[in-house]
Amino acid sequence: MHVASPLWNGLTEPARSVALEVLYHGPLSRAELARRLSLSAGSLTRLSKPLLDIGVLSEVGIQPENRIGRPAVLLDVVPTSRFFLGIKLTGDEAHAVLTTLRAEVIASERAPLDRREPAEVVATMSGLIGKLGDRVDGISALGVSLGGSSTDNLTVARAPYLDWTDVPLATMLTEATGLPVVVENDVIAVTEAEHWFGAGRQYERFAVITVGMGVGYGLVVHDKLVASPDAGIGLIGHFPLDSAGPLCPMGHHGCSYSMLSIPGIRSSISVALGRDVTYDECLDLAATGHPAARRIVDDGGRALGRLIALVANLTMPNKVILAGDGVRLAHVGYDAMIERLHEDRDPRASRVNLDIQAFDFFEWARGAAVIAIQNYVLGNLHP
Amino acid sequence: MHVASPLWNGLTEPARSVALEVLYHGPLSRAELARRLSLSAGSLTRLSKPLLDIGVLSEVGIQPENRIGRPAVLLDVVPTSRFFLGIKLTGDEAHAVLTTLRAEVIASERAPLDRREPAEVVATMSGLIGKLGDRVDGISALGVSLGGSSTDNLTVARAPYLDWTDVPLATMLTEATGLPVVVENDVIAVTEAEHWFGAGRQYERFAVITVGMGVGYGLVVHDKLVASPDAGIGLIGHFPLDSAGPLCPMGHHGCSYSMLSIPGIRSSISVALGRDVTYDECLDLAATGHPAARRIVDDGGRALGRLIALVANLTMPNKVILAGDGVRLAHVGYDAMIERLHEDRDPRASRVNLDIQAFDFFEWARGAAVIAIQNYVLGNLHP
DNA sequence: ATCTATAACTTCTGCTACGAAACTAACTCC
DNA sequence: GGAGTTAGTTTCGTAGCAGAAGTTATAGAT
Repeated sequence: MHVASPLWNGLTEPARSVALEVLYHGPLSRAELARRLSLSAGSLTRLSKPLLDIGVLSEVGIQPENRIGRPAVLLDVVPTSRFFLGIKLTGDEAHAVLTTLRAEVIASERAPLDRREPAEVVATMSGLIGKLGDRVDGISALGVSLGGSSTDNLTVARAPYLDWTDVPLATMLTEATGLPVVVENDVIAVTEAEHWFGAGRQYERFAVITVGMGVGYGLVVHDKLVASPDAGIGLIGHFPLDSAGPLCPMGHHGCSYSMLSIPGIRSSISVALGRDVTYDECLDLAATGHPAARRIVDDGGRALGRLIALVANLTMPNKVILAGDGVRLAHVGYDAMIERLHEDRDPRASRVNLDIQAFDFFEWARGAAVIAIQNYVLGNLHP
Repeated sequence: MHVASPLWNGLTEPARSVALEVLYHGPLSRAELARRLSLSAGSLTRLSKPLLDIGVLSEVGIQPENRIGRPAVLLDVVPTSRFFLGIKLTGDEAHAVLTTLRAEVIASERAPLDRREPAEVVATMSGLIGKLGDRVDGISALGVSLGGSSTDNLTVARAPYLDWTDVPLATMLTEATGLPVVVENDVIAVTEAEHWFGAGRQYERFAVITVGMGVGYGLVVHDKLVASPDAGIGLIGHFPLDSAGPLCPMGHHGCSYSMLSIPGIRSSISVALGRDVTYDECLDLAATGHPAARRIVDDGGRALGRLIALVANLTMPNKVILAGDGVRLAHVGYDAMIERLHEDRDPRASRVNLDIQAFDFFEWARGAAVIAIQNYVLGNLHP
């Protein structure tokens, strides 16, 4: 495993802010950067020069909308100047991606976790890291995400799916691979991916609701993630949404877990049908009009609509992003979801700008890579 | 009416940030300020000198916790160096306060609004402004708050209680009095008062729920108010809280208005008793054990508990502040409120830090004064 | 009492990074 | 081809910063 030499490390604060603005908001001309950062044109010449010299930025052509005057030369980060790895751990698999500085996925791999002992998981991850890392010249950082929480981005405080408590995962992985490593909650990682490189890019306030094995929630306000000790524990995992809904394993009636999660939907429909069905079967049945499945998926859609309305009413987001491997519920139960969303929303309030993401399982891993990218470019890594 | 000459206007950005930090966080020594603002000790000597000279700051004594070394001299703003007025308009009254730069109330007045025509209301307000303004040397700015919304802090876009649409209130008042005027939604004003000078001072994230003629909601995240076009229209005014609750005038069952507001509680109890009762009577009856009143107030308490839990779950605040002239509901219905709050909250989540404010009606007006103070010290006023 | 350690605060100096202004460059429109 | 317009460069003066050295004021040890 080749560890890349740092490139963004010697940057002064203003130089870093120029590089970040470009990373963040795509190709920009010097003149535009000067306006955005409230700097003079002269300062921008000065600041961009060394960034071009060391290869962080490059000139990528001319502004297409050719108005009058000298054409603007666009600057962009060189996405392939740095490479990052992201790994998402579930209870039984590790999903890994190799990405550029812009979080574009170059390659992906997955491996089963036969045993959950930290040392064994680290060994499996090292294998993935080796395989993906050998494809490029050097890796700048590794991000790991999982269902659970980490207070310092190094230690896994709690990971229920792996039965881990206080595992120094980052240290173990750094020892095994030599890479700088950051650990983060998976929903936060997906939220940051949307924030920096996804549907949340142009919004200074948005919410992410993930539907999958559980229900997760991430919030960005004033262009910054709302970080709270409670953020990692899934505060809305058992949110009351329908007092007539089915019982969840923790004893709530109609909570978000029982109404929306993959296990919740599967268990409701399996009970109704008297046999075990997969999640996709559930939604296929509902889509083709099977009465019980239709009813359960519509109830789920309504519960999701209410959840979205609650989030929209209380956090006033510019956008609400639905993501996660169970997001198909929002498609099949769309009409019911939208109906309830409108019912629970003040008619004078602005329309909820809803974005249902097509979700590939490696998106979770890409989120982990984004955490690595963020820590790298913000200068938080000191390997 | 004497208009005070500007004092904070010629300040450079770093000097302003020093003055703001002191206004914000009470008396501070130069050394402490240097640490907080990431400046050198030398810079702080330089920056504080002119602020002391022009009378914005003054030395107010020695740090009480005397450790070893030279004692620190505390700097504080001179609260009486500037005076501000705040006026809250309801549908039938104007409440006005005179405050210092620290938003301490010096005097208050109120006047009935016999007619709602903007010109007449402005005349009534001018009378209050004259009475209060003559008590001190000069007024720096006037803030006006009301139930309704203003997009530019000058024009009242909509004020249902006054039947106003697009009234250029600030301009009219400036013409009448010569003062710089800012207009703001009343709940936002109260939230900013808590943010700068109240229970929210030390928290970078908190929520305010006001209970009164309606139910209002303000949110501060990352030490900044969450401002949205939707913020002024009372998004949670008709929030679904209890599907078995009474009907509100807009046709919702058990929404926050019907369950929590003063008119909602009064109407429920009046119907149950077959006679018209005041709000205080309602709560007295409940407190002394009248069965119907007790039941209705407990239902209100439970609805409030659910609302607090929803806010806490979705915005993860460090503190939730209850305020407003109907806040007594939280006292009389306290047990029911807390019970439901815990039910709707994940057991692993941190305890909700709840603050029930003693609410005097002039608090609404003080909020308006705080909006004036903010605009003044942030340099947004150019009279 | 006197000395030492510590910390707040002041004064001075040199440097950095900024904006302003004058300039060059590249293009459009007439 | 000139006028107008905008992008980007170069140069220069300077505001405001940190850092160092010095001063002041205290507690605690000797």
